[in-house]
Amino acid sequence: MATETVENYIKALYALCRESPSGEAGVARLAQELGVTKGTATSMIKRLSLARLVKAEPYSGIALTAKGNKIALDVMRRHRVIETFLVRILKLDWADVHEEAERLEHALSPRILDRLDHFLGRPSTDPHGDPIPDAAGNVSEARSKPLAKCRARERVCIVRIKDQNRAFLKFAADSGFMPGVNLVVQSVSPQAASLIVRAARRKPVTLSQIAAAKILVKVI
Amino acid sequence: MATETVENYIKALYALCRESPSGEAGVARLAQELGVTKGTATSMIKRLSLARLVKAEPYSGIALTAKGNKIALDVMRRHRVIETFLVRILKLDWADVHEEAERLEHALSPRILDRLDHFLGRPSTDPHGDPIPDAAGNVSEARSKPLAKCRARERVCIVRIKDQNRAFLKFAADSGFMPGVNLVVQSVSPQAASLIVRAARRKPVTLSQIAAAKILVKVI
DNA sequence: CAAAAAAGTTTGACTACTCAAACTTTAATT
DNA sequence: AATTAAAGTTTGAGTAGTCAAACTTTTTTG
Ligand SMILES: [Mn+2]
Ligand SMILES: [Mn+2]
Ligand SMILES: [Mn+2]
Ligand SMILES: [Mn+2]
Repeated sequence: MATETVENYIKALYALCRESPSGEAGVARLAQELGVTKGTATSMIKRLSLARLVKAEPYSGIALTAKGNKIALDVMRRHRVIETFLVRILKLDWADVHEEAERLEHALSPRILDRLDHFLGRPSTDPHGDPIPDAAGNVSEARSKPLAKCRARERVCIVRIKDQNRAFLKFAADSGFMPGVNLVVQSVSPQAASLIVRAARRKPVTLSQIAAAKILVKVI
Repeated sequence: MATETVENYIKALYALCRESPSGEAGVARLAQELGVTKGTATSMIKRLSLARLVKAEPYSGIALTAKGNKIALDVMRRHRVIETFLVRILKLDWADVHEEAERLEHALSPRILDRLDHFLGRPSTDPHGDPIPDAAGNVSEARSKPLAKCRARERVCIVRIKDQNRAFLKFAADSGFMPGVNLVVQSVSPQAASLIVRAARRKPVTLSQIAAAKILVKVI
């Protein structure tokens, strides 16, 4: 079994590889993500490489192996099932569950994970709309586009919030932006790099393109 | 926050102090309980002593300080609330939950613990009848006596099984011995150091005094 | 392209935890 | 009381994870 630290590194690497166009992660960002020094991250990469969880050459990019990928998906599955449980059953705040799940994800046995997943009715997404990989590691991401790419007068439905930051999630919830909520794009201002959207029975909200890029929607 | 290892040592020390007539624990038993060598246990005791969690003189007994006691009760609370959740909600096997809780108990934040406890209706005992300390650390142990001390023809109710061992719990459950179950002591044989008891709608079972000592009952 | 900045690596040191094996002290037996 | 067994301690070594700081390589930019 991978240690808690290793699981955190692997999960961070997975996310970094996803969001990088080259599909490879770098030591600096990895270290930043995990709150450690670059030297620490380098030595961990060396160990992960030795354990065949990542492929990495000195001074070049880092990529997960199939083995590493499997671990990443498994940790993400645990993380998201826990978040779902915390919100749906224990009624914890939507904005807080990420940090709580960050610790719990390492303590869940396969048996408990499956029971929990079954108890929740095999959910396909977590409370933020993030897809939950199934037990075999298959992820089915719903088709969607960033709210930032929408045109004026478009009517859309929020499917996912791509930011785990508590402050942003708090803001999103306060503004009524949660998965399943319908929005109307009132206007788009390319010059100001912002757009105005409105949820049902809500005041219009102005969002920067940066914020709007974190909100994934589907057209309705 | 105390580390996972420290929490396990403290919890083991609590149990050992309880069951020792002197109220003090020894290094040899502690090491055995945790599956480490005596040397490892000795060095940990030195560290716990430095952190004021135990009081210990070289070559003499070990006792928890008030601070150590508080940690022990807190870990036990987490452990038992989790066990209750696993049995009542996730329907895990009564005999398996102890080992599962052993890992989870270290990953539960105060917030989640309280939510879980609330969700379960503030249970006062876990599935094995072990009392659950409240948030302030108060434990209310129900009056009881070991089944081994019962006389022939006594009618009693099981309140607690004092053994976490999976094989024993499996045997107990198979024989119908669980908290809340009523028993009739059919006969007692001091020579054979055994007794025969019967639960409702069950065949009589012969128990050695050693096994019967692990089953706490109250007279009805 | 040369200088500066950023990214990545190495080294030496530290904490937490562990073991094996030698050793010392205390307790139990003969 | 002397011997032996059990309990407890010490030492030396090893793994996992971390930092600070010096260093090297790559990338960016004037
Ligand atoms: Mn984590
Ligand atoms: Mn999430
Ligand atoms: Mn434990
Ligand atoms: Mn229990």
